[in-house]
Amino acid sequence: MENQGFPKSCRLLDSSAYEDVFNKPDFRISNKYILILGRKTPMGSARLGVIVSKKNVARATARNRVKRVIREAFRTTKSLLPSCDLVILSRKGLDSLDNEKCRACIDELLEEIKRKHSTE
RNA sequence: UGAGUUGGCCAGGCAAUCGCUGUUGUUUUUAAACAGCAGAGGAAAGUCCGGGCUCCACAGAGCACAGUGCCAGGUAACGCCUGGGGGGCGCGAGCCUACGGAAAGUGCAGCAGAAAAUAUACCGCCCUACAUGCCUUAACCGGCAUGAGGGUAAGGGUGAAAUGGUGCGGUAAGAGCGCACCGCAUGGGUGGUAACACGCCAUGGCGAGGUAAACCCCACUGGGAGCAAGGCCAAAUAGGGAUCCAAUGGUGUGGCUCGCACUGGAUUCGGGUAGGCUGCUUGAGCAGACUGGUGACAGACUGCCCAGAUGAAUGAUUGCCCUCGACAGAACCCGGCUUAUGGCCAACUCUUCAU
RNA sequence: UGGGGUGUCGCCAAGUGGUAAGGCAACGGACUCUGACUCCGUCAUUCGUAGGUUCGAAUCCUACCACCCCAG
Repeated sequence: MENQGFPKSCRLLDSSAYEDVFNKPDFRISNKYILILGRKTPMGSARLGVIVSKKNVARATARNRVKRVIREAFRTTKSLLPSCDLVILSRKGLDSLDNEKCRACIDELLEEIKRKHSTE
């Protein structure tokens, strides 16, 4: 169980990294509550950026909770993912789910990424 | 038992595994690894007040503007807190209270009502050796009605509000016109630091209505902007062309004037741009017991260091226990206020029943 | 995080202490064979919420709620 860490090298650190993903996404996957943009990178492990807007999740405690759940889901499945930059955006109503459902919701999408990658 | 008032306390705990941030130590490839320690709140919230800090002048003067407004104290300061006074609410414990000035001036009061701030008089009441008519009488006298002139403010009705209240005397009818009691005002006395209080004394028949969260007057307070402040480093604002205006001018973040500091300014052509570090946590700090004070609080002593992120850190899973865990997440920092919210404890009040 | 602003009928709105204008929409009626146009009428238990000041508050004061804008 190495590779379960979540150091800074596995995060998107400045706005230019986010810009790249937004401008030229190689794939996008979504369901009712979450949208994932992804861009393939040549080397290293996957990197994550999270955007949870005040408009979609109004209260600060709920925003923090959602972000933690997303990071946790990414951290535990990171080693199985291809090397790419991901930006996970929340949609309206995400805060109405409890932690378990929210986790399931994200895992579903990450599974899809894994499947797509393995078929290529 | 039920209902309520006030004050205080806590904010699930423990263990294991995997992760995040800071810091200390060790190792080395100077960026990581390992180990230890620390890691959101009572409201972190709303941004409603007050400060610290930073720049503008070292924050100055006058006007304007804004705020505060019973008294005394506390505090760095406050619109906060404590104690007290007046008024109001509640059976009570208690709670609420923008609570200075209306004889400095200006304004406002719809509808209703006679009249809305000037004192007057609609329905009334009363008087007249005034006029007319009628009744009565032999006639005068007398009575009634209407009008005229006058005296009244008792009663009626309107309104949120109508020029002290009740009683007795008095009168043509009435009226603080007089008296008693109550209320009010002024001056004094006593108590209290004071606000104010008084079953104290004297004087005044009572003249001055309401509204200042209307303008205003009085007293006190306030310069402006805000960490996206500001500072440092690298780079850059360079240099140049054209036009216009002007040295009692222009700029300096606030409304005006002064003062102070700096200094030509505006438009346009073309050219260039990149961020990082710091501020950033030791402070009106926290804990303990002591002293002074009714209390807010203050003083001295001992001990402690207790988040500092910056695409933004506290989570996930499992086990055990209990009452099965509400509101909610720091972004420069403090003191308050307000709002959201789960539970526990203590004191007190009312009520039901029992003794 | 800081600074500023706005809430009045379904929509746009006037009102700055004394019965809350107006337009669009909606509804009912008239005109028409039927529609459109036009004409007439109806529509605010209360001005975002809760307290207070006042005889009286959309308006003045205080607290809160919601929404919008600006600053990298």
